Amino acid sequence: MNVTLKDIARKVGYSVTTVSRALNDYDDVNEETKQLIKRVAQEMGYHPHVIAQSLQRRRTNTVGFIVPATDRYLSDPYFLELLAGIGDGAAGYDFDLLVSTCKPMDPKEHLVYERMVKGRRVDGIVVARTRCDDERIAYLVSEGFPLIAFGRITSDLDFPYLDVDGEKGVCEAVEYLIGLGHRRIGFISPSMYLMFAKHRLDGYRRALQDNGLELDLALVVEGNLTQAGGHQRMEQLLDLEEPPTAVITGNDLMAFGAMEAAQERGLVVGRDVAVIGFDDVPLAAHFRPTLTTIRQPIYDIGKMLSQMLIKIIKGEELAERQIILQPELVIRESSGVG
Amino acid sequence: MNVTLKDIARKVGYSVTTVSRALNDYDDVNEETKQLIKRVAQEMGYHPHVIAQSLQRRRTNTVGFIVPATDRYLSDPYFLELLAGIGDGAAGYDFDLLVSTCKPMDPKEHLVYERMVKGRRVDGIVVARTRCDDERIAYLVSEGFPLIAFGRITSDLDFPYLDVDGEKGVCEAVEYLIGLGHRRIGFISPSMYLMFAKHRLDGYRRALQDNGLELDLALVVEGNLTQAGGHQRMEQLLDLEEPPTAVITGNDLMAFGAMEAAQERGLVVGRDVAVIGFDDVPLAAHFRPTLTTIRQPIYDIGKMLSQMLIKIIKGEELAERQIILQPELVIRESSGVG
DNA sequence: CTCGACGTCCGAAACGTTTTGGATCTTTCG
DNA sequence: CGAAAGATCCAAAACGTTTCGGACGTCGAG
Repeated sequence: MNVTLKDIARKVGYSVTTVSRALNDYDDVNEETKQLIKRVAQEMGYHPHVIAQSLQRRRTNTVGFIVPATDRYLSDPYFLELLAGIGDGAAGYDFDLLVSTCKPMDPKEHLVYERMVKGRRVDGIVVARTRCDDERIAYLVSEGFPLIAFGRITSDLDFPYLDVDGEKGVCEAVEYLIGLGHRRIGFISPSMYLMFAKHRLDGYRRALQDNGLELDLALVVEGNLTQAGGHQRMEQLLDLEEPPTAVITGNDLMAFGAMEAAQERGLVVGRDVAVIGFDDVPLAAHFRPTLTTIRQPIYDIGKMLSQMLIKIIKGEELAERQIILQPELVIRESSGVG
Repeated sequence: MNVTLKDIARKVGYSVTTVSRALNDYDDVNEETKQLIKRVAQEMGYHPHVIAQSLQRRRTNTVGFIVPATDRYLSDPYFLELLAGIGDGAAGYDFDLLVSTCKPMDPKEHLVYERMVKGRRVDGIVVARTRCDDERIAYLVSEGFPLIAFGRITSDLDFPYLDVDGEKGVCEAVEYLIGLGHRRIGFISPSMYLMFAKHRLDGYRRALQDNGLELDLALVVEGNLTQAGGHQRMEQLLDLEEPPTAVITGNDLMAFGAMEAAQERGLVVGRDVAVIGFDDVPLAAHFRPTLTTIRQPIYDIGKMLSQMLIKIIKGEELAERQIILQPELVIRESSGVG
């Protein structure tokens, strides 16, 4: 049904070997026969059987990405952009992208990774949203399997990663708020098992300390990265004896929820209370009020991730095995006027 | 380096055949040997080489999905949800998901499909966002390749699909607006080469006709499905001699843009002008004002799509080869109070 | 006792490629 | 003229699995 090398060989009267080598442009086949074979292959509608090639070459030309879907919804627009970046970056090298979804910390998460690795379904894996103590990375490193991580981890395992300097980003945001006169600044953190939560909290701490403000632990709460989580935690902060006049959240989605919670209490965001998010998802610029946020170029990060990974797969040396990008504070309405 | 059947065979002293059959639970192998082989396989950390299996079984257990990424951004949250649905639906059958991105109507789009089909990378393909005259579907049908489409097409080609009754949805929305007293209702349509644009426009037309309103072509404009497109087209509508008092858009993203455009002119959406979207993406409920929209359950649709596709791949009969789901009008603030 | 059935196992071929290690023939050059 | 060098080709093995067809021994029925 499908044209194979054997079919072409029979047709042109050469061996399978020669046909294969002709199509792969080896130079130990006569130029004329090469042209002939290529023409016939074209005419017969030949396309290489990618699976057979993979088996023989021990290379699938595919990278894997397991989306940590939190539940029914991949609520975070973040991941689609990351995915698009990874996919496009891979496509630039003629690599495909194999996607699975799995709830983070699900006991069968390990099986999903194992299937990709041991089944040799992919040549390398992109690990996103690193955890402080990340068994996924530990596993891949111990298997000697090519990986690239988006995010660091606490242990000093050596592996290639790309990360955004969340500490610096939050630090700048806090200092910006302090500059606006805020003294009680809340922080809605992502779950602390996530590495980037730690970095961002560090930035929060450092900024307070550098500016002689005391850390009030009541102002630091832990949300779940969803809009609903932001909403809930914001209410908790507003219920305090001395509520904060400004709040920084672990991602934009929680910022959206926090702004809603404030608005429901009749507060005007940007005047009565300032809110700053993290990510700069496309909607941040369009929410009412528009969201001041710490921008990280997610699509580009995705693209860089797959490019780095493919270099590793191909055995090329990486110019930089560990990259830290600087985020950028994007000032809009939700933080009030400067 | 990786454990193969041969390694196990050598270890237990049986043939590769027997090991294979034991692990696949054939009943022509002694129960005790079967247990022994399974245990040893487990101990040695055996995992089947998926690629080799695919080659032999002529089955990849993988479905393909090509995201029609419009440009740098997969701006539409829609696709991530669809993707998650497809991925989870497939995972339920132990199928993987291979994702590519390609700009719609890009000349090399065909190559992307061809690569998946002819390279036998996948067992079936999900085609989303059908076009009136869809060469992708024509191609897959002509190749006899398993496919499932999200959306119909104009020709009467027979292929399995799932679609949402956009005509009915828009029709109901228009009638709802008419019930609120609106007489000049604008329609920001997606590009007309998209099949769902046609259906939705049909619904718009039918509702007007059924209610004795005349169709004013100046009120129908064509946007590009992005926020910016909605913004631009809304301005165009508001610039008319007799601007509309209500506008329906082809998707939520355009509705967001349209609302912005109205707000920038000092109009209060929901009072001065009504806006209704289509999709009900997660953010529709959180935008200011919250968006009245025609809801289609995207995640569930994705899940159904891959489930139907996998049934087709397995050669099972589909209870229904063509399914039309009914959308639901979700009334929120942007359409004004009833 | 013989025959067929059954239970258990295995060799070899196959899936569609790529690669290794020559084979064969022609050309070139001392 | 002989040998080395070069050009062009190919058979066979390999990648890791599944499956086809049969082999071999044992056991129960006739």
